[in-house]
Amino acid sequence: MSSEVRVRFAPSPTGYLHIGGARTALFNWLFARHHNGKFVLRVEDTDKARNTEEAAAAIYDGLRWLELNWDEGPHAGGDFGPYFQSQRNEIYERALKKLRDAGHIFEDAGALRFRSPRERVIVDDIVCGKIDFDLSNEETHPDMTIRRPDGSWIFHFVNVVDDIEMKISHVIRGEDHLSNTPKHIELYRALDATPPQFAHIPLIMNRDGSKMSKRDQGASVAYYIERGFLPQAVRNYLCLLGWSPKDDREKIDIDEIVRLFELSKVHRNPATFDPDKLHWLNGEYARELSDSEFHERAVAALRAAGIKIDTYPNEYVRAALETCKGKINVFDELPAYAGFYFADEISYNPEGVAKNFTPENKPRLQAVRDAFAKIDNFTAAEIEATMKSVAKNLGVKVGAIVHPTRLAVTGSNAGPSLYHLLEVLGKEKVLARIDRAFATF
RNA sequence: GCCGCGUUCGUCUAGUGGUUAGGACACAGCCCUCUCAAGGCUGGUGCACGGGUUCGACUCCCGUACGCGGUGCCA
Repeated sequence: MSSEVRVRFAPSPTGYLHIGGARTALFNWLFARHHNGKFVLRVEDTDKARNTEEAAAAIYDGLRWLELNWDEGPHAGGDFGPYFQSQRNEIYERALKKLRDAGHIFEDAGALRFRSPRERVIVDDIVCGKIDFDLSNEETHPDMTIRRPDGSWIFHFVNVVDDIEMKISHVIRGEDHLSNTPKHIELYRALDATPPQFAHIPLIMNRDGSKMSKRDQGASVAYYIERGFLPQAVRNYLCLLGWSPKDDREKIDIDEIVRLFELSKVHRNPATFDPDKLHWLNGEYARELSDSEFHERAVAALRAAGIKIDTYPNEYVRAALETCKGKINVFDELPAYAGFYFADEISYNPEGVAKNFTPENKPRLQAVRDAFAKIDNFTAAEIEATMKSVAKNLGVKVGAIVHPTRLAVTGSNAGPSLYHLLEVLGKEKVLARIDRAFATF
């Protein structure tokens, strides 16, 4: 039946996938999945046919990372290809001929223009509602160019032709296209085609209210991949920008979102991207990772940071990383958090030094060291019992010896559970590090 | 300039005529605790403004302001 839902994401291959584009793709994908329709990827490379594959790679990578798999398009095939505009010239020529034969085209300075019928056009948008555009004034709505003198095509034209040819039922795109839509509708009509349903989704803004642009940190999906965000978290967060499950849930399974998603519930107003909330949500997902999933990502993050974990025994690495699970939100925090496990030389946090490497603490740390030296079975349980008894003998709270010990061994004020971290490090290293710390105060 | 869209805590949002305007992130404090997280509790901040309509407006209508977008061969 012709009522099949077919949507498309039609990026320009610029060498990176914008986070707003990713969300547009996501909403298209959600809509397609919700309606058991098809999600098409089409590369709009009218201008730069040369390095298309290379420049499109970032788009593929981003979409795949977010698990927004396309049913038709590059590498997926389909009955409506080719899916690169640079390879669809004949189709555009045919459409142009049709317009020309019907008298819609005129030449101007070598370029071809489409003569507007000069009418009122009502855009019935699923998100924005019915909008009345008056295109009757040529001054304010000039006839659009569809082909440059050099023969290259203008976006508005090829975009419409492709959507017709590919039988796109719903055009879901950024709100920046809303004002262009009536012109597109004129083209559909001139081409004897029924316009698709339109849904213009709000743009994503920066904190300062400006449109997120290429230069802004975090504007590219690659940024999240590189920093070790979890795709399911980024995807979940993106869903929450302009759409809501309408209950108090923030963390929602993608299958549940597919089930609930409706375009008519998408907001009309732009949303500000909030890195803090994404950071939190990523932590929510990170905390529920299985041990092996956590381990895998942690290893990748440490390697990416140049930490030589491969020189350490597997069991050591595994035990070390287990003490970090649940403690970090994003994996790029891990090198700083767990680096002390994999370094011979550690540097001490200056604030911590001022606070903990005090004359008063020196004999306390010495007491800890002496007690540790006597432990045969250097396990977290033994270590904890030992530290508690040392504290008791010293007449101080256990915290008073915990802090200097942590600093001496890890260089930091914060980190994994001290008792467990000491066990992982092992008695030898622990004693050596404490001894070395004495040299600094 | 013209056209279009938008406006609930700092941010994301719930809310469609009568609510103590709810939740989340962030922030502050407290509890828990070997630190940090996590978790629990508490707190502050919000319906852009002005007119209507109505017994009654965050909610409907009209203006204003502000923001964003489009527009003359970028996608």
